[in-house]
Amino acid sequence: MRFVTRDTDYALRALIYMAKLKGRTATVDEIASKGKLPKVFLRRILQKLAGEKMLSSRKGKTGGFTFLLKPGDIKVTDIMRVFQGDIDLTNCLLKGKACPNKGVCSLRKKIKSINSTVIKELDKITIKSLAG
Amino acid sequence: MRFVTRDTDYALRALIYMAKLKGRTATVDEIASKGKLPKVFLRRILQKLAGEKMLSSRKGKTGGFTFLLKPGDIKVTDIMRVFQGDIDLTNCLLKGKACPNKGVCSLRKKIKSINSTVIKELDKITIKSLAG
DNA sequence: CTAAATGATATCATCTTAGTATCATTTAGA
DNA sequence: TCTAAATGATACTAAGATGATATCATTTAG
Repeated sequence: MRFVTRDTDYALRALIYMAKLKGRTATVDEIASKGKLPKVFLRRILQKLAGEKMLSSRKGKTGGFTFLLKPGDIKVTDIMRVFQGDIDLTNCLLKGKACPNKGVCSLRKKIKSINSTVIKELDKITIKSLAG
Repeated sequence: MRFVTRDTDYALRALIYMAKLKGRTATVDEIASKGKLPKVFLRRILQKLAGEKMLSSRKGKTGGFTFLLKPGDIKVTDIMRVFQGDIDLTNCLLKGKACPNKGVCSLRKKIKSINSTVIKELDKITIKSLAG
């Protein structure tokens, strides 16, 4: 069970590192070597976050990445959604079709409520709180 | 995110069906056709459950599967563990090694507590309760 | 003896994941 | 103006997980 994928994990590590720089721009190279993350992979991750308007990026010499949103405004769930899609523990196999099995459906309802709880808890956690 | 895999899902559907038979033995063929589950696949699943001593199996004519444990004693988490292993939302990438990132570790702690909650909730659900 | 059932595997196709490689573009500064 | 250093954008690969099928062996009732 992969609740947090590698992308998300790397992204969080990178963002936590960056949050400690107080606005200073950092290059992929710096973040990768300091955080012991695979460079090329990390690069794609940061590019993605830039595309999502969470980070701003700058090309060329003196380029790099920095926050566009405030670390306190970026939730763990935001990052998970970027790299893993919606957080949904209830992946019913019969999407759309009527379920022939009320038992399974009642289980699904239960898991749905568990899912809400999980999201509510994760929503409380921001990059800032993890970096602090 | 696959919280419940197909094996688990099929197993639950099959067990729910069987729980309604009040002790009667059922063949793979019957369960598969009534539950609209892929036959050969389902067979392996039931064999697994027999290996886990949840079901008893009988070969030959008049053979089939029936419960060894009571449906009320089989929890959803038991089935998940058989097919998916331990329920663990916290899959830290640095198992064993010391984590260089206190932030991520604190997140991990949080997820660990969420995990306990999830398990506690799922532990309340048995095959019997789903079949009822 | 035989048909019907499970036991045990081997195999396969597809998808996801993790990661690499490469070329294009931008930028600062010598 | 040229170049090194940085991101942008993709294409690609390898490995593993997942979902499913196929096959042969064994058991059992009649």
